[in-house]
Amino acid sequence: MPRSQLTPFEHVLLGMIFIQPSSGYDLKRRFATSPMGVYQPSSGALYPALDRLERRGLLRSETFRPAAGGRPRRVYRLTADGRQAHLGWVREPVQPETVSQDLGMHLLRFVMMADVLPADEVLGFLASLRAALAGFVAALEQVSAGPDVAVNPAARLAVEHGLAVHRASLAWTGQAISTLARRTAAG
Amino acid sequence: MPRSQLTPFEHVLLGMIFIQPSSGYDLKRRFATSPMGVYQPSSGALYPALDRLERRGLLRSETFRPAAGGRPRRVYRLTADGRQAHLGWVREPVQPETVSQDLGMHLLRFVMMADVLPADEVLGFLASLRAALAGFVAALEQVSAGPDVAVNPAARLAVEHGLAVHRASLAWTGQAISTLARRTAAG
DNA sequence: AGTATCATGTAAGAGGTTACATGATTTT
DNA sequence: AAAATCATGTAACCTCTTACATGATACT
Repeated sequence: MPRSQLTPFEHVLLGMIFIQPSSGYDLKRRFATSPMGVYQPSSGALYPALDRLERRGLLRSETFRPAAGGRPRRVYRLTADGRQAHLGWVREPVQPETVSQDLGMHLLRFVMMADVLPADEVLGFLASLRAALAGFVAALEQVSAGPDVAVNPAARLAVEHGLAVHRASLAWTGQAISTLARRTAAG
Repeated sequence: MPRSQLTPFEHVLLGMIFIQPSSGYDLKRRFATSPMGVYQPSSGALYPALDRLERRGLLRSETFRPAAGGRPRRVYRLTADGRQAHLGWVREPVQPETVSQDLGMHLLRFVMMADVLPADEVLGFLASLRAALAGFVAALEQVSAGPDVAVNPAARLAVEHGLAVHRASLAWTGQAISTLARRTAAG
């Protein structure tokens, strides 16, 4: 019996294949050429993950034999259950307690969301992300004003780094919301 | 034969024990109470890691039996090799190609550096971090101006998020440098 | 002739998580 | 009397990385 939750990596694969049916090699190339390729999955991570998703019934694969020799390509696409799982994932609410840790994943979800959800749901997501980030910044300000950090100047500076980057994220949510709202009103 | 490199987690443990000799439980508590406890190592990660570091000869442990019952505590401290390994770690140069991925680890190194390196080395580290971040921001600006991102508005916004947070990090390095330089001149 | 690219996959080993085991002391 | 805290550790399971295997075609 497989574990009940998908790993973040599996969710990302599902999202990429949702947007466009792909072979393992296609996915590798798309990871490699994505802006500032942050994560380069190895074959030993990628192919077994696709296997697990197929055994779970979220993906279905079809093998294409090339006309002139070479290895056949196995192209994956989502099943109905797979589409449901992906929709459930992009719709997961932002947990305020873990915004900071999950921020990268939230950004990925945001990028994929645009292809599968209506604009008002995307705006709702951004609003909840903004609220969670505002809470996190407020909590960090408490830490920064508290006594724990007063002694060690390097620790104080590190907390200020956290404040600076999360304030930037928070400001970005505001910009993103008005950009999308304008675009929605216009389109 | 153990692998040649320590894991980031092992380096962090080494640094924490360098600053203060500790038992596994002490370390757990310090992770738990650190500002906005980001990472909570499990027993199954912590105790085997301490074991590995001891077998490698970087830590030495001593067992203290409490006066009134209870389980004995095993307190670790660094060996001479351990101190050397820790110094080597905090002195590792910033790789410009991976600044973005390693940023969290660089911040941790910065916090621990203050206890073991003279101020001018810490300032040198911050200067190289600043240079690497400036390069990363410039590269992201290229991506942002390029054609890849023009089509998908969500992808464009995600790139702008990356720009915003890395510009904040970059600005922080400047502040940190002047704060520490002033403190050094004064003290 | 040799190397790079296309394309999928497996084997070994490492390290992490969850859950459990143990047992005394302190708190409720 | 029950539960939480102190304190260390192990077992099962999972996923990842590294490295290798395979074999055809295209390039230099």
